[in-house]
Amino acid sequence: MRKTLKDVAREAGVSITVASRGLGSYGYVSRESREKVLRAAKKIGYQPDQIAKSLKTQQTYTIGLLISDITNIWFTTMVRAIEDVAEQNGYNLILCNTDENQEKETRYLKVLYGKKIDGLIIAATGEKSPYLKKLIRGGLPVILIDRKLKGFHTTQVTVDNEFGACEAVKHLIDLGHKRIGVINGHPRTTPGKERFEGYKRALAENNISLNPALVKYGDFRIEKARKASQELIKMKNPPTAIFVANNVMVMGTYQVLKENNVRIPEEMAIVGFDDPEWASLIEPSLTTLRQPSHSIGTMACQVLLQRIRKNERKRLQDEEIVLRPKLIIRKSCGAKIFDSVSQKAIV
Amino acid sequence: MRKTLKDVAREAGVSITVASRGLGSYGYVSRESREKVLRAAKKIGYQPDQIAKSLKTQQTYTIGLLISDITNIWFTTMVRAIEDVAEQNGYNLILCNTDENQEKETRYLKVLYGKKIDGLIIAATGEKSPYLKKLIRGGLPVILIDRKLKGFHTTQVTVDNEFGACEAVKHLIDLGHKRIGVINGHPRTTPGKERFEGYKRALAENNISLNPALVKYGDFRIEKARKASQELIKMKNPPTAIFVANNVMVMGTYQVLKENNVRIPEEMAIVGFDDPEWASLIEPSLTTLRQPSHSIGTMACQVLLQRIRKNERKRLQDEEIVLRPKLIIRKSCGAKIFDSVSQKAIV
DNA sequence: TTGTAGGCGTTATCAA
DNA sequence: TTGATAACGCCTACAA
Repeated sequence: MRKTLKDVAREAGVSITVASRGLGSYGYVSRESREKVLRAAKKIGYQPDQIAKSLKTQQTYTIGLLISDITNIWFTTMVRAIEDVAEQNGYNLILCNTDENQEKETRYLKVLYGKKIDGLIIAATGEKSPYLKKLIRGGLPVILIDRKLKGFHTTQVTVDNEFGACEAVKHLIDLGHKRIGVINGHPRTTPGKERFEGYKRALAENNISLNPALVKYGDFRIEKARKASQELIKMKNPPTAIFVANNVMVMGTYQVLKENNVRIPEEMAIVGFDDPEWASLIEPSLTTLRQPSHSIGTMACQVLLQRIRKNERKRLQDEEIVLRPKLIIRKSCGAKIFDSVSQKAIV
Repeated sequence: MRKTLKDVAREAGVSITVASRGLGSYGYVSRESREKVLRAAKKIGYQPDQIAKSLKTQQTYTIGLLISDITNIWFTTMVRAIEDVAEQNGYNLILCNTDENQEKETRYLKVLYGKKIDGLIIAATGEKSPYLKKLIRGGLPVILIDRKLKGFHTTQVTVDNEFGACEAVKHLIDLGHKRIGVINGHPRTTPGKERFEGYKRALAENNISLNPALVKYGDFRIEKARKASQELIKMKNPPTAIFVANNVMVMGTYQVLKENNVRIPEEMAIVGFDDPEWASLIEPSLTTLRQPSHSIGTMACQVLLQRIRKNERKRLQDEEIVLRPKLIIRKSCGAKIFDSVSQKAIV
């Protein structure tokens, strides 16, 4: 049977009030009473009922976490960082996969509202999320990660996607490529949109005109990326290089190219996005943009906790934290790699 | 301001009781009242307070999920499956990383008990977990995944690790290897223990004596695996093959071998455990044991929900669901791979 | 069919 | 310094 405060009080021979005070940190209790209470609580193995506590205090010490796919190492690394910060501060995480599905997202938001989460970290699926907006307006501390949202007055922790994509494509152009394809994520999301902008900008700055036939959408998932890759290599005049906009799609593209005996980078150069541990292990090793996923998670959670704590209902201005991804040059683009000491080309 | 039942009742012009009944499924309400209530609720945007509801009903529709590392694709795939089943049934997941740390595990268990989770799915860190035992005795539905626990009378969904490890090592022996190293996980966990048993059995059945110098522990993490790999290749008489007991450690081993220009499989054959998407993309592609991680997650959650629902306090007998991993032969062991049609060796 | 009222386990006010 | 007692928002037995 579950022990309650009443049991502790009886065991300690004091009133419920004193028992509550003895265990908590508020109000007056004599040292003597406190010790009695503590001893009694330990003796009977009392664990406070947080549900009851939450009903009274309106705090749950729970943070909602909405991401699109827990199977993607990019999200996973952030989740890990978030969890670490949350745990250190006595908060727990309710994890939800939105699957890039807006309805699912809304359904989850309602559930989380019902569960009275203290704060929310979300990689939002789209721009229109009236319910999310309502939550923010209602005063729920919300941090947007990975995806930006226009007109939502809250903190956003993201990566400079346009910069990253532009770096990626410029790298290809520097290596002599002119027909450059792109397998992008969902265009509804800002990473999708911004990475496409970066791609366009790199082309424009180098006077290469945009060829719509070379632009594919992969939804950030493997199946669509496979399909897109197949389409690209089957073109009568295929690209000589592809910018693939996240780690999951890189796997799909590599699979398809290998299955079709298209040599990387000789016949097709590849730049990716994200830098998981296996990126240097695949053949050829992947040239890619490394995103500071761990930092994003850490910062997002820290800012969230800060906001939960001060809980000033002051109207928040937009606050944007934007981190830069970094180009990691390996072999999938055929760039010469120089030994840092001898300056001789290793590859 | 948050709306309550009282607001709905006022809006609909009925009592709180009727409002509650109209929204829920209990008791009598006239069709007319129900409609009024429903309309009123929608109009004012009422979302029930699950905390209050939980206090009364003692149900939270929340499942605790304890795993050691959310960054490991093996766990992640299970989590994904669990989340899918949970979501379909109206349950949410509280995610906790134990980091293979028993104290952290116990701390989390206490928190989850306080939060009154309806059930728990856990990849336990060790054999002794008095608190977990207490929870099970107290009637909390618990499913053990990945790791078995002796003397805990509940359902366990695991993989036949000994079988898998034995398959892996036998494959190496079949290819002529005699000095076979192993980089194992934490020996406190059953996967660690059982995979080692499988390793030993394969050697024994082939009259190869166990050489303790070839047995390393990598804790299922990358750093320790790197260290173990370094030690193995630096031996005066190094092994010709290594069985690496999970996907994360495979990455560490590959890194070290590549850094030291040890050719796989010519100078060192590798068999792994787990079959992530990148396993076929790394160079050389990985021969490994594929575990049905998605099925484990699905089954674990289904069984848990079933148990939550019937909630018979009947003493549970141990129930073990054991799935078999499957050897996927690729190139990291140097096995000849035959074309399924021509029967000619491809490699 | 509807409404009143008590209680779930806490916290916190206020009087003793 | 302590202890009744009234919330928190919901469910539900019981009376009307």
